[in-house]
Amino acid sequence: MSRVKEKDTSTEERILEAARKVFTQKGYAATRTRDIAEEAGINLALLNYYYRSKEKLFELVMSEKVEQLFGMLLPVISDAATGLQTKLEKTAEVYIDNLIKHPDLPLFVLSEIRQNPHWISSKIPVAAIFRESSFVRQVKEKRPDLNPIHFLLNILGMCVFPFVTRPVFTGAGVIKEKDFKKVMEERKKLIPIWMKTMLET
Amino acid sequence: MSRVKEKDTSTEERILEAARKVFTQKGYAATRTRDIAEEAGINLALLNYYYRSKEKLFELVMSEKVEQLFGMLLPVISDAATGLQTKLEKTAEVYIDNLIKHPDLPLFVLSEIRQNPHWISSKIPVAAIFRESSFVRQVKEKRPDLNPIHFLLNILGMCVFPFVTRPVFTGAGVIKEKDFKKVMEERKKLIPIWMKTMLET
DNA sequence: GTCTATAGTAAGATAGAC
DNA sequence: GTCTATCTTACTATAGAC
Repeated sequence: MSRVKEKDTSTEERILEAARKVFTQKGYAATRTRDIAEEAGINLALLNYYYRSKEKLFELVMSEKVEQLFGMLLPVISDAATGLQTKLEKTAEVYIDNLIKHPDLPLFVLSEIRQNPHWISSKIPVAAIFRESSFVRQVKEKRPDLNPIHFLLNILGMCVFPFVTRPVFTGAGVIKEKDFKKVMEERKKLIPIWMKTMLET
Repeated sequence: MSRVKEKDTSTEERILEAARKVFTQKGYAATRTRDIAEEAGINLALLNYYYRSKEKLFELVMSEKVEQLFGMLLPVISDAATGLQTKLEKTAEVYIDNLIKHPDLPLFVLSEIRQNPHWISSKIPVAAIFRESSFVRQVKEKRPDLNPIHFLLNILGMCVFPFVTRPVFTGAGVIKEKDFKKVMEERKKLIPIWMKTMLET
């Protein structure tokens, strides 16, 4: 089925793939449909032929990305079969591995949600899943004195924040682009250890 | 000098203040000069009369905000007169107090820098200041085995990340808007304690 | 300094040929 | 399905009256 030529993907898919790239890099407001068409190597009119409008195309991409970002976390913290320490290890591993491949993802999703909070409230019942997760139960057991949200903020902050600030720190020369991946690989091991000590302090 | 009327501020300043508000809320690409004019309660033409163009006005605001965000951190970590633990306490205090007042600041600056890294590279010599800071020296003393950048990422992640994700977590109902400030006040005390244990693990 | 009116342009979307 | 050409709108910026 797939030709040896360069394009074994359909035009429709090529446009969507281009949209993923341009939207996540520049955000909704700053991208022009012409950018996407060019990136996809097709004409502007085809974009509207397949996806009707810029907004409709964006909604497809945004839904995917929200799903992707929260889809990493929720199964891990909800898994009743694992202990707390395993959850912390898995969370660090999943986020760091995935964000090394998709470094623009968090800043993109966070920026767009800020301007349109409906994206989060309507999509996934994050609040309910979190509150009823075994993660919350397990944290409460260990630290009944503290709001469990602190530990969610801590692990996500330590894993995700470096990706959000990467353009800043590499741009400023605080971290070299080459070293960034190495630092994050180190963190994958360190964060669960640090989290453990925090839970005991 | 100041009239009892509502405007003891000049038109020029009112426009700038409106620009601060709109730009930081919506980002450069999504704000229209008409939004700023309306927010300032003046006519569109006056914006160009005082500030020449949208871009020039933006540059003023952006410079301020970059300065503001890094200006909180750099003096604290560079202060040769304080110990490491004091630096951690001060950092948490300064960031959390200031970001409670300006919650949009970090996401705004991070988003705009992503799309225009020149903003960071040209402004402040962050890398040099960081490398030569007494913070780095003190961390290296305690933990010669680890890259000091880890601890900068940790404290900033724990302090700043909650503000970056606030729209997500409040939008999703994970944290109630009312509780957010309380949680951050708790963190102001907890983060230095947690950081201390991390440095010893 | 401040306004109204408008010029100029850029961007999203569509018509219609092939 | 894919293209070129064009319509329409929305936005930045300016000209000119007061």
